[in-house]
Amino acid sequence: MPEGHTLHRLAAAYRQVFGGESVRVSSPQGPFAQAALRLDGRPLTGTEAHGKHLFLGFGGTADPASTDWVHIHLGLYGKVRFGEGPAPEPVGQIRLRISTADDTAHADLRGPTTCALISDPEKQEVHRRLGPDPLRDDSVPEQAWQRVSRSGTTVAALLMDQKVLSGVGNIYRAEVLFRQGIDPRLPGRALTREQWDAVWKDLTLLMADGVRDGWIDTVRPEHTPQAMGRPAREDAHGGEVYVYRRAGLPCLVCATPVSAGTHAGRNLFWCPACQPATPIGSLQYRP
DNA sequence: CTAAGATGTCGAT
DNA sequence: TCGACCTCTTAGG
Repeated sequence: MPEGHTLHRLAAAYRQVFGGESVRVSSPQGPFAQAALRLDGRPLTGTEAHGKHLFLGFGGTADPASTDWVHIHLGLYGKVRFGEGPAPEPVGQIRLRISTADDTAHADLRGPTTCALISDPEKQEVHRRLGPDPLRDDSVPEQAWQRVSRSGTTVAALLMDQKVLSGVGNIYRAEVLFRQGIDPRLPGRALTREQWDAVWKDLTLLMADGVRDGWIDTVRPEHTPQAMGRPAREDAHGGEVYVYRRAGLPCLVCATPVSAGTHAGRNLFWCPACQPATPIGSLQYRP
């Protein structure tokens, strides 16, 4: 489930399990073997997430100012699995395996889009091209607003553009636009400042919940299965959602069938009744 | 059992 | 706009 909350959760997990310790690093069958050799035996001194990017920092070199970073992006399929005790014989492809020196814990990374050894300046470059992340304390949401408010691109596409803001994926996009009653096909410049501020604030809350819980849950208390007396969702995502992958099913709020379509190559879901197009402002009105 | 599709991104066209 | 990437889950036979 790699939207931003997953990576922040992983950063915390790597820190908790391996932080500060000298660790064993290997790449059992992958193209990362050479890099793993360079990191093996060194301490994991920092872990960090920005959007959907994860950084694992390794110190312990002669020059304390130079940290080597492993830059990880899970893409659509990537997974990290933590386990207790010694790591088992690899089954299938494992790109990166980290174990404690005493074999009490291990973590296996599989199927990432990116797993690369980078320098600190290279890491800074990655940060530079990512927009503010609702889960990071150092984010400046104004930077996202500057782009959104000047753009003719749909708000649906803008929310997924990691240069505009980072960490939002297809589920959070669909859900936050539903919760704020915004038609996903509106251009960014049609949003009011108040709408954007509400979207940003809602993302910070929803994504923080995602980090805490490990799944995406976006329905308000009054719309939970218990509150509505409806069956709980039965799929692997775990959480309850309003519109994501609910095409044709009745909206939980107004019972209108949820709309679905493909937008810029990704599935898009929305309620046509709860997310009406914003009334056209006087400046844009053409009689 | 097999097939299709998915939470993402890049590069070719 | 489309295929590639390459893992896992789910739907279907």
